[in-house]
Amino acid sequence: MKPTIYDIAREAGVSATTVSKVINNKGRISEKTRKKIMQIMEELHYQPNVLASAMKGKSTYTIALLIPDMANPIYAQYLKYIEEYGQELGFNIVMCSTGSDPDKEAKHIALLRQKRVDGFIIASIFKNETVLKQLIQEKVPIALMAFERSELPVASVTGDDYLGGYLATEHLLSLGHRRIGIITEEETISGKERIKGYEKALLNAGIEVEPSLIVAINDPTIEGAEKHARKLLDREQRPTAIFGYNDVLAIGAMQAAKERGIIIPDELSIIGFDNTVMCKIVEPRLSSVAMPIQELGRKAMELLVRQIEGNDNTKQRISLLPELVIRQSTAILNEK
Amino acid sequence: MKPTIYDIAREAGVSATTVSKVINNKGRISEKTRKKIMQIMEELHYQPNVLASAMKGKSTYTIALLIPDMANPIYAQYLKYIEEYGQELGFNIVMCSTGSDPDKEAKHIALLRQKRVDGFIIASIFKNETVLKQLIQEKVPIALMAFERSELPVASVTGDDYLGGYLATEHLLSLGHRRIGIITEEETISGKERIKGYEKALLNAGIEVEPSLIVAINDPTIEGAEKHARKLLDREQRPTAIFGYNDVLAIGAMQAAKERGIIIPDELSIIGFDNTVMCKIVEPRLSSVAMPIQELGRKAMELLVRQIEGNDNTKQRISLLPELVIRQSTAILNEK
DNA sequence: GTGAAAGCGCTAACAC
DNA sequence: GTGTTAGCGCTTTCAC
Repeated sequence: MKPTIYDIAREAGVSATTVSKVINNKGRISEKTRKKIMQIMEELHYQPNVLASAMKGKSTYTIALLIPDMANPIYAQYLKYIEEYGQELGFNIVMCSTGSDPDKEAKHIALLRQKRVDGFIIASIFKNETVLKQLIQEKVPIALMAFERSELPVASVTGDDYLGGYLATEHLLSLGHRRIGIITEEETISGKERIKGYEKALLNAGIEVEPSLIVAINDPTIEGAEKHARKLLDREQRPTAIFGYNDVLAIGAMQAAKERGIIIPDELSIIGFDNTVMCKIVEPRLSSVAMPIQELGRKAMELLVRQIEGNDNTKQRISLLPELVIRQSTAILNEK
Repeated sequence: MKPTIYDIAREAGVSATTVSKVINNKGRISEKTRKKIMQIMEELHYQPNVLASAMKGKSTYTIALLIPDMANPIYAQYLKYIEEYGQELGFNIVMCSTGSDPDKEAKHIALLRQKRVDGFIIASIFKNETVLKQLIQEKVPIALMAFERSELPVASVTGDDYLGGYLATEHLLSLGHRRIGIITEEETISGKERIKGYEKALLNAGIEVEPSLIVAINDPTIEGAEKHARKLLDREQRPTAIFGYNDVLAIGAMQAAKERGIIIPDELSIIGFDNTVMCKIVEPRLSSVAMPIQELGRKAMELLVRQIEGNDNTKQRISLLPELVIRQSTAILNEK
């Protein structure tokens, strides 16, 4: 069996308390006993049982990350950076896909709370308002990542979606585009923000917003986007540029265009969002709006850990600014 | 505070023991008390504390997944399917990137064992032989996924890499290619197997293996592959086809070829491995060897859970067969 | 059918 | 400086 704190105590000829104190650097211990205990712990390969100490109200050093769907590489990236930083800080990450389903959200949260995770990072979307409110009320550490709830007192780090939408649109406008389609994902806060940015940019350029150019889809896959992009492209007056809510959707639009024999960027400019690896491997390479993902992940962890450690109870809402990454999929409008 | 088993017991006018029995469906309980207890648990939103029951030797219903690096989409997929199936089975997944670093591997394992995870799924690579052996010796539930250790008694599910390498090479041979380069990842079991399959296919076709056409890289990124592919392509007698150890490396080779103005597939055929989403978005679309990832993930979970539940102590080694997915990146050799 | 008591491995008062 | 004691929330004999 694994040695317990008592085994160490017995070997060292002291009490369990003393050993505990050494482990946690608490109280006064003579250098001599401390050394001895340390040494014995080494010898016996003693590993404190995290469960037991968690039962005494200590941290489990485990946090949960809730994401909608691992299939989108952006979430894999979130996870990557969060886990990376978590390692530095000594936290493990338990990963949960919710499929954007409020019931699954609730189930996961309930289960993970039973397991006494220290807190939750919720990425991109969370539908179950009731559960979220309750979490906040019970002061469970939470950090929202890549979305926020302006009417709820909860820490969040977001990329500035409004600005992102604005920048992407402004870029297309500067290339001479006037009819700009946008394929977004239904029911996402960030989608709405990006649309607002898009609209504002059009407005600033003196262009009226044409609602039919805004397509919201509920199946945020390449195929889903392809299907809807086709409709946009088959319109009589087809858009000369398409702004995708994320790279996946933008690439779906690319596929649809290629299928129709429409040349990118000559006949159609396309811009994505998130600047995932995929941008660099499609042809032409996809222009995109880059959010500082790594920073986003680190800040989310930071906000969460601050709450867990309870040093500082001021919650923050951090907004990180996106940057435009121009590649080959956007070009000056070629009037026929 | 959250209600404990005692709160329920008090409300129901019974002892904690009885409540525990109801929760775990053990012993004899009258239908009447059972009903009553159930109802009260509902009312109080009682959630048993998993930590406490884990301390009594029960399962934590948490397993760890160790992968080398989240940046490769194939690992995101592993995670996706494992987590999906884990949800069905009631397990949470804690995700750990090891960066293929033996020290990190050891640290993670130690930490997670302190946290009493029920078992480990180790994907693709594990360098720390000592730790692995110890785990096996201590009968910690483990399932290897996408690699195996023929000399160790440990459950594993793999795609048949030898066959995969064989099929890919055979495909290229059938297209008339004779000088086939291969870019593989250093120090991976599956890499070695794929090379064996490659060599066997060449042998069967009566072609001598040319060692300089086999490039093993230690930086398994697009950029890393690009760099090494350039060398292959700059040879006097350059290969007419390249087989990538995985899609990432194959795409790196594609990039290098494009950079050199080499037309794929007319002047160079390329085939990848894993059949990730990326295959469908590069141009030309990448032929690849598809492993049944979802099945791989599910089987790994199955093997692990079987050990955890201890019903069946026979360990298995399962090999799933790959399939060739032919797309546009491979074509008949065009003799100049 | 049900409950009392002990204990999983640890920590936190509070003595000494 | 160090030890005694109690208890976190649960499960498990074993007795009734």
